[in-house]
Amino acid sequence: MAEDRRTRRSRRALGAALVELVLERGFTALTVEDITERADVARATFYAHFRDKEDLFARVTADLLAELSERLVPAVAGSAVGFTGKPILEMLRHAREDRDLYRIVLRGEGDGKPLQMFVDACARATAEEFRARAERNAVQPRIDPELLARVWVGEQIAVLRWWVEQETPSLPAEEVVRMLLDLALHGRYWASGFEPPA
Amino acid sequence: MAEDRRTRRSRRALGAALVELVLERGFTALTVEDITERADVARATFYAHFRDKEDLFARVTADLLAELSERLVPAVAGSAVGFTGKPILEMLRHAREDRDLYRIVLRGEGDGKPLQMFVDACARATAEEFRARAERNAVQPRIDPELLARVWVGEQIAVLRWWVEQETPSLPAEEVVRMLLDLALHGRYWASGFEPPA
DNA sequence: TTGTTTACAGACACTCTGTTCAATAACCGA
DNA sequence: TCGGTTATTGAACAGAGTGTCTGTAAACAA
Repeated sequence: MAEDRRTRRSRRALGAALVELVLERGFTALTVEDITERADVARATFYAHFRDKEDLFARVTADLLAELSERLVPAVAGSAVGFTGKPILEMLRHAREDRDLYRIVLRGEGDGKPLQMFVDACARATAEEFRARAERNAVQPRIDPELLARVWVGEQIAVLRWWVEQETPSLPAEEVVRMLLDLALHGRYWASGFEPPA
Repeated sequence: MAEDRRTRRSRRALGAALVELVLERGFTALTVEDITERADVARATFYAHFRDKEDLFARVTADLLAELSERLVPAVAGSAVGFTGKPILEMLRHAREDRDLYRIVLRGEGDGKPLQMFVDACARATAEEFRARAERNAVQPRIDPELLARVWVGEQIAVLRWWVEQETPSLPAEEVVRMLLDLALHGRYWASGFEPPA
């Protein structure tokens, strides 16, 4: 007996209703009753499962991030050698499957805490990786690893957000990754088609 | 007669109280009474000036962004030739003077709308600039200008956020800008101290 | 089928909201 | 300094939403 079918039904309905409504009206504008009504569930039932609407939101996003983390493990493991595009590619694919939720999270909906924490965690991990890699290979980073890490993840999050917000995705995920790799490799002047200044 | 001294006092006090309290407890947790109490102003007075707390927040941030835009004009005007670091430098300086408010905005506090809109506006303008520049000089962008624009502003916002969130700024603004310019010029492999893969 | 668990509807006190009002105080210009 | 104007104040108000707690009905697992 893993879980009562009724509780699964209720929880799923509430989660789905939340996602729908946040996209329609934004998180703060929502009422618990709005959610239960959309989910076709009694208000009392809501409180049997969640403390309040931020609790529901937190669980929904936590589930998503847990799922993402899991899918990211193999991608990150193989990228210790350099800038493969594997992690970001995996994120784009994940986002394609759960576009609505990704939109919500990346908009910073619901006070934006889950997003911020995820970004900060990524940045810290990336900075640490940069430092370790430099140490291991006895090279001197030419700019602050902390700064470089922020640039790195800031770029990816920005691209991800832009990508999921498009109604008709202008570029397939694989194409985006290719461009990002080219960009990392050749730099911004190359990408824009210009020669760097003397 | 520009403005009654009393209204100025009240408005300023309420704005300052909001900023303090958002930093302490976060926007959503705040009550109008919390704000008026901290500002030492009657609750009725609050409603004489603002529709609700999001209205107050919107005005405070709008003022900040207006101020920023004004300071950005000369910096942007001179940067039509390439990637000078002037705009981001001006933002860092501005942020240094108004660190608290910058923190709040960059955290996406208050549903994050002002930040998102600012970012989107910057991205659109940047993409347009890329396109126009390529057209003017008859060069072919090697990656989607839209994507490049997102990378560009996403990076700057991320760095800005990281910078204002530090308690003891590890790097002076001018140093940060220098690093960003180097990064744009030489690419990420150079910055991390590695040679790019064959 | 049976005992257990969940969903349900309604009621409850509570907090916060946004508005109104008359009395008081501060302001500005003359 | 004065007098008219305008803002602030505290209090009261209805209304919306919250979170909790009932007893009853329904769905569940075994």
